[in-house]
Amino acid sequence: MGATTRRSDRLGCKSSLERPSATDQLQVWTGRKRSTTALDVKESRYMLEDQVGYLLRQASQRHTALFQKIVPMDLTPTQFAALVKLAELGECSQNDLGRRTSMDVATIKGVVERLRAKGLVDVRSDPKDKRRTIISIPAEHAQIVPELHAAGHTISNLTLSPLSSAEQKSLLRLLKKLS
Amino acid sequence: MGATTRRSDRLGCKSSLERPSATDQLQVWTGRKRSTTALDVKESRYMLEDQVGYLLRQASQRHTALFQKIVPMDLTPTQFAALVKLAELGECSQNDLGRRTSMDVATIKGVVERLRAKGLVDVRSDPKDKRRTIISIPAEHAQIVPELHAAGHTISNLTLSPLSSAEQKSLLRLLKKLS
DNA sequence: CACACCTTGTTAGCATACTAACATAAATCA
DNA sequence: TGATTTATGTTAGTATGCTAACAAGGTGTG
Repeated sequence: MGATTRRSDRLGCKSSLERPSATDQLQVWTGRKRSTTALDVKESRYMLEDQVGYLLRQASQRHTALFQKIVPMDLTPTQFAALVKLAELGECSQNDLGRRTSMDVATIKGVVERLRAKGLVDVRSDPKDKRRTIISIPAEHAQIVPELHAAGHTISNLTLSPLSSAEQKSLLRLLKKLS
Repeated sequence: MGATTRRSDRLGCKSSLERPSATDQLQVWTGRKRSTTALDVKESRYMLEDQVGYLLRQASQRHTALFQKIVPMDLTPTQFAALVKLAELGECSQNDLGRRTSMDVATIKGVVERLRAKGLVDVRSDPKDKRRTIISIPAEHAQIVPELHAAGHTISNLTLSPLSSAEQKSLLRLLKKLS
């Protein structure tokens, strides 16, 4: 967290403190003062809509919106992920389930608690390791998993539908490479 | 996030596969024990790690983690987006700012309130339209915007660093096409 | 065996992100 | 003009997603 201030010296922008109003320092960032090369413009221009973080956030929002319309039983994307992974594993500890679905311990606790409240998971303590909480899908709800898989495929296809088949493959490959 | 996977966890889950009742059906869905045709497998197989929603969530998490390490003044990604967009616009209404940064009215209210608490934005009511709240960056903080741009570039580059230059361009293009 | 360390889980607190219900002000149209 | 509709903003409630501090159960090493 202390790493935040060490980079401010690397830009000459600090010297332009004499900026009066909020609107006219746009010209400073966009490279006003000297014979501006294309490189300068590229470095100083910052378009929020072109940044990977912003685009990821937008794409996630769109996906979540599609998700809520299609998924059965009012499951959220994370609840869905936990259930699907749990079905794949048979059963596992709460922390492990979180690890395998990219949720930290605090998040997975809440997700498991809400799934338990819906009766979609069983929660019991591990007799062999008293620290552990073992999560599993009760037998009477095992049949929902194929439904989840089907809905999941539909949601993924819908989310990716603006892209061609080749583009879809490409996007998935690049996203995997990113993590 | 859960950076390391301990083998004790894997073993713990696998070894406790000496099936209580719930695990019997698992073999149906995962198709382990019978003469499953290729079509069956393809239809029933659902790999969480291959789904676009899951990959988007993971990528967003990685980006956010990088963001927090680099961005100045403890800004969150959404606070950062609001500030940068506000600098671009000069000033605008609270709802409009939310619209232009992909935040709904409830979210942008909280973001603006926290930025106001830090003194990074001014909030005043519009005399010409009494419904509106006008947000702007105070003159004494105008110089932070170039720093934000520089940090933003650093964060984007770092986030995209697992990809080649061509792959980076491709990913941004595909993500834009998705929204 | 004792002790340090590691892992698991809980709790509290903060920040998005969304919905729904509500109040007020502005715009539109009959 | 008056009534309806639309736009802006607020509040309450729920669900991730993260940090930090804490407790308690295992592990490993000297």
